[in-house]
Amino acid sequence: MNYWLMKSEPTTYSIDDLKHDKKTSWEGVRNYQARNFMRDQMKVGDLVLFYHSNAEPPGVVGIAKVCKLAHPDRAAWDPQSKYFDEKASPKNPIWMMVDIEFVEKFSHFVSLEELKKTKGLESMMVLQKGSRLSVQPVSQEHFEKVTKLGKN
DNA sequence: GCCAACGTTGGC
DNA sequence: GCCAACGTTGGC
Repeated sequence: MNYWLMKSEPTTYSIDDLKHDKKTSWEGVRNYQARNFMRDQMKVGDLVLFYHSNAEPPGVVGIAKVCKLAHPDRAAWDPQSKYFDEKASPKNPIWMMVDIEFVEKFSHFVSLEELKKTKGLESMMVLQKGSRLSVQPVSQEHFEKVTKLGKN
C-alpha cells in the first residue's frame, strides 16, 4: 500500500467539496510526472493526504482514499473544459486520473508552517524548495506523523 | 501582486 | 539536442 499527497486549490475543489460529493475523479492533472504516479503506481486503497494549495494558509486538511485505478481524463478532449488539451483524444487520451473518496477531515488543520516545524518531516517532498508537483508520494512514516498531527 | 522555481515549447 | 522564451505553480 502506498501513500500520497495531492494538492488542490480550495477555491477550485476543497476537502468540503469532497466530503459533500463522497468521491470524485481527480481531473485536470496536466503534468507528466504527476500523471505517471497516478497511472503507474496508485492502487485502490492507497491513502492520500489532501492538501490545500494557494490557500490562506496552505496545509493538509484531511485524508482521502484511492477508489478507482487510473482511467482517461475526458476533460482533456472537451473543448469546453478549462483542462482541454488539443493533443488529447479518446484514441490518445494522454491524461489520466484516479478516483478518490472522502475518508476524513482533520479535527486539527496541519498547516504548511506546522509541517516545516515538525521534526522528522524535513524530507517530505512538499517541503522541498521549488516543489510544485501536485501528486507526490509520501512515506508511511511521514503519512503517520502528519495524520497524528491532524487528529490532535 | 510579486517572483522564484520549474516545466514546456519551438527555433536553430 | 541546446537553450531562450514563455507559461504555470504556489508561497509569501
